[in-house]
Amino acid sequence: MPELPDLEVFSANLSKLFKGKKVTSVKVINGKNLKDPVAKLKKGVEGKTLEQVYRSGKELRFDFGDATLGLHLMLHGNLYVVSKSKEQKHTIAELHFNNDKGLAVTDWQGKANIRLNPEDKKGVDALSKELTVKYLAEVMQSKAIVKNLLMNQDIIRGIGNAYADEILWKAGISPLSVSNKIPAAKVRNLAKVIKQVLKDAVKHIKKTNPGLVTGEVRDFLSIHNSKKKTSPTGGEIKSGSIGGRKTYYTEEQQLYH
DNA sequence: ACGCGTGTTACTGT
DNA sequence: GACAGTAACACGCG
Repeated sequence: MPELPDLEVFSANLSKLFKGKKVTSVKVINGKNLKDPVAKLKKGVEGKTLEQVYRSGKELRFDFGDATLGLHLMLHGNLYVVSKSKEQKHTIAELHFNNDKGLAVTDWQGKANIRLNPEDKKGVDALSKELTVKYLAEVMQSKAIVKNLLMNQDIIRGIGNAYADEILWKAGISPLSVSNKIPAAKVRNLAKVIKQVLKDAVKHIKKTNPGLVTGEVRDFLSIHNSKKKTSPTGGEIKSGSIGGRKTYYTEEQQLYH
């Protein structure tokens, strides 16, 4: 549900809430999609002190020094800070800390997942230094529809459906463009726009929703927004479907094919 | 009331 | 076999 900018804000806020706190217990309610056995998760983090929370791609990482817990919320995962044991609906698991607070992960679809010591996939994080113009130019030597390419986590980690639309509009590239037909200058600019759009979104969400640890903030999006009829520069917003996902765009964006 | 929305995986097609 | 595209997962919200 949340995208990269939301997750970035969650991680900062979760750090504030739980940093330096010790895990008293891990409680798994629905373990069918866990990537590791419950016993392994418990052994990995119970009794350990949380050093920090950060984001990698669309995952949240809970760093316990000698062990790291990776949490992926998938489409519908939610986080709740809970006190005591009033269980949320569709709870996957709860982490209880020694400050009488807990963190509950819920997902009605049961898809949110937790794993111990996750490995980064081969894609580079969208906000990392590794996402350079050179890297982008290389991976764009592909016949893939550019929007699909941006959302491919094996190439760039962290861009989801909504922000792909925002980024492509700002870059002036039609989402239906074929990646390897986009001119070098546009690719160079796209690299810059990816970071700019995501960072601006983080800034905005921090400002409007300072303590956010769950849900998503999307009402400020310029293009991927069902309430908007026109772009900031006056282009009529149209919608279609790419890769089975709703895509918003305007004629201001150049189609390369 | 009912259609829409979000990411990944496993599958199909080229 | 490599690379691209797509249905399904199943419920809450407006």
